[in-house]
Amino acid sequence: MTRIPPKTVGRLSLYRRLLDLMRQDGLRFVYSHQLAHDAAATPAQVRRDLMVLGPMGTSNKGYDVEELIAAIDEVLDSPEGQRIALVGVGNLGRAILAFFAGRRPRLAITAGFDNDPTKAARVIMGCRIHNVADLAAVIAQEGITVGIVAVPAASAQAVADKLVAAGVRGIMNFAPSPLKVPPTVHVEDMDITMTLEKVAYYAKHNKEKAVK
Amino acid sequence: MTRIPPKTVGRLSLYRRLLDLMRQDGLRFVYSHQLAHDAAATPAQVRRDLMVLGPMGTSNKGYDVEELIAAIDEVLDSPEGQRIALVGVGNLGRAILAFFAGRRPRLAITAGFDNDPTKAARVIMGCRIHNVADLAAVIAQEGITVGIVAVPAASAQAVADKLVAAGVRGIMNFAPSPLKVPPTVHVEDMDITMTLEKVAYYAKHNKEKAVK
DNA sequence: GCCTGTGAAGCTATTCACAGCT
DNA sequence: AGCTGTGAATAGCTTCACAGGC
Repeated sequence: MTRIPPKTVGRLSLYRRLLDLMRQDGLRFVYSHQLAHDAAATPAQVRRDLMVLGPMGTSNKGYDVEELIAAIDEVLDSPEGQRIALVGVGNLGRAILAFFAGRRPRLAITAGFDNDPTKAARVIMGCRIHNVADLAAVIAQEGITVGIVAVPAASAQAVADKLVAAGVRGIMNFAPSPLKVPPTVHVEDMDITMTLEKVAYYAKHNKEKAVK
Repeated sequence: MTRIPPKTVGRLSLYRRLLDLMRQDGLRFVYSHQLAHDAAATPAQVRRDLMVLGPMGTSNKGYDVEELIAAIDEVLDSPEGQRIALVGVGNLGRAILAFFAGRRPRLAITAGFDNDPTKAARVIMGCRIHNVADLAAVIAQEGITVGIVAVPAASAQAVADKLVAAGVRGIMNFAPSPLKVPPTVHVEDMDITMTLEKVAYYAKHNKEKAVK
């Protein structure tokens, strides 16, 4: 497996979703410029991204939708699937659960954690909620490899440390404070405050130019 | 105003938050390596970012915390402040409202919109909820310049079009579909599904390396 | 003619390394 | 000695432009 650039990984995930919609519409073949249009990218960008899958397209006919999806699955999914733990079942945590309820079976949130005991042992959106005290045990038992941090900034680092100690290899972080983790663990930050201030800045200063 | 790179704008927002915590702890001066530590960046990165503020540091003493914050305010904030509209008051929308309730007064969500009439006219987290039909009127009246799209993918583009028509100059988009907007409008995507699949990919494939 | 795949060029972002200040 | 500010080097990403295929 050759090294895939992070931005490309993200866009492959996007392409797959768009392709899935196309397939539902009965579309068999697609051109790079069609995908580019839907993805708000350029055709060159799309072709460059798809290069990591090996040659997939046919001159003048474009890409076979079915085959493309399969090829992206091959790259992004792991055959046994991966399970995800969500820590922090507040407003945001519940929104995330609702978002993912019954999406990709290969990538499911199978355990939630909260330190509020009234939430523990409940089942929200088909996901069982546990007490954070049981975090390590549940993660080991379910073979969870990915964690979502949706707790206040003050406790985010402590939660991340627990997740890492429990063997998690990737973390999506919603807390507005960068996490310190060993280099073997991959972190993606979703800092809502930061992003909103960025939007506000460009809303104020933009004369031309846009979209990321 | 010289052009500031997007990544730098984001990090300035982060630095400001970290500096604010330091100030609360009574810290007067800070070195680039201390800020870098808290921001999970390198000292060189921090100094490079702070260059857009002009020379601020003192050799051997570092940066005056108070002055730095003021300089960042100067760049990021607009004196009259900016108001934000949130469209879609579902799980995610409410989480965002809770997140921002009473944060920066210079950047506040002052109006929410939903097409569910039972939600309209209510006040959630201090934010008045309107019917989407009144979107243009309310945005004009309150002088709103930034929109947050927190609706399902199917209606995201329609909502974005309405926001743009109403005069909004920046959009934070949570829907998992890229928005088509004119180049005068700045969009930042917060695609939770995409990010999570990215994390899952690197959780599986990472032997070394990490953090963004 | 119109498409894909891709080297090469162009751009943006990060890191290095060091001169200058205190 | 230890810091900032910054040219210069490097790395990463996107766009151009065209050879080759149907």
